[in-house]
Amino acid sequence: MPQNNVPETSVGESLHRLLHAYKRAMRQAYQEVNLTLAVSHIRSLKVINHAREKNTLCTAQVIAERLQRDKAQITRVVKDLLEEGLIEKRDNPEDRRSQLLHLTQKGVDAYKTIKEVEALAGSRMAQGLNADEIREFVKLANAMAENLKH
Amino acid sequence: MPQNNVPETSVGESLHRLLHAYKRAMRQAYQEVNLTLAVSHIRSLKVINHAREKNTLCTAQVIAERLQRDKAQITRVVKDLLEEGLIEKRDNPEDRRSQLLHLTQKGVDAYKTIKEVEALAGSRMAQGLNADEIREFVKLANAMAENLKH
DNA sequence: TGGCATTGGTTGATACTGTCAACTAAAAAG
DNA sequence: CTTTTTAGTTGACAGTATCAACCAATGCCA
Repeated sequence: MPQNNVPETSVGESLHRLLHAYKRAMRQAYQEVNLTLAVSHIRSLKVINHAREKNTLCTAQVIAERLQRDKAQITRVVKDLLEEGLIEKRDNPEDRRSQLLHLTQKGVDAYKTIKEVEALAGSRMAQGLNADEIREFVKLANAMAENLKH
Repeated sequence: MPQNNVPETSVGESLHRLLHAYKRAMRQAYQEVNLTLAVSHIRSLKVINHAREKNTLCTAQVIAERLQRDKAQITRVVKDLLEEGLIEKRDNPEDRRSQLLHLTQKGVDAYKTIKEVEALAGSRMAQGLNADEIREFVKLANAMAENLKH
């Protein structure tokens, strides 16, 4: 089934370079609009917003799971976002160990800015690629990530 | 598991998750064969070996360029590799500011191990994907990285 | 030829990222 | 009730990335 008569060495290489370029492009794009948040903070903000739009509850746990990150890391990110006034914690009526995370108005505004910046960077990254190719890429990337989760 | 029929996993999202999974898988794979080098050290070693095979010269500059990393970072990686006895510096007859980097025998051996581990991890990552898909993925990843290089 | 900008590389500072282990408190299981 | 899980926090530490200052060799060119 897994046929690896493939010169796969380049998969890792390409991957590394792409993500590095992507991170840097993003960081720069954020800087251009004076958005000083680190990448992981932005990604967490996005998860919280996603929950808001889908009307689901968002805890630190949810973020950790979705981003597949250590929960210690999430704790710290959440702490920063709180201090920045971008989110707030509310008691979780269903579980007194955890708190629900909500965007503040400031957080919502920040999110809007983020989306604009991303749309820009995203379209730049996808220059010369058509929608099918993008879809294919996402599909393959997801499949590989899934394979590696073992 | 909650079927991730994610309406729109963005390219950025997939990318982040994939690279994270990849890094972790690699780190673990290296550990399994008691290869204690960090990822960037391994990648640098690969560049030096590549030069050896192509019979081209390899300086710190070359590595920095190929990996698209800050030269300060490369300096440190090279220092570590020297201390580990995996590479050696030789005077560059063409430019007395720089030195040429060569693998030692120990470095060559390490490289062989690396290749084995990568082949394993690579085939695991590519499970269920065929050669065309891999090729397509690499093509798209390279195209995107190129777009972002501005 | 002598001055000046450039380049290869080093160093220090600083921040972000990722992981692990120990721990508290609440919840769930039995 | 105990026991075991789970949510979240904290401390420690290694790895990664970036920036700025710097030195010495090089290249340019007036």
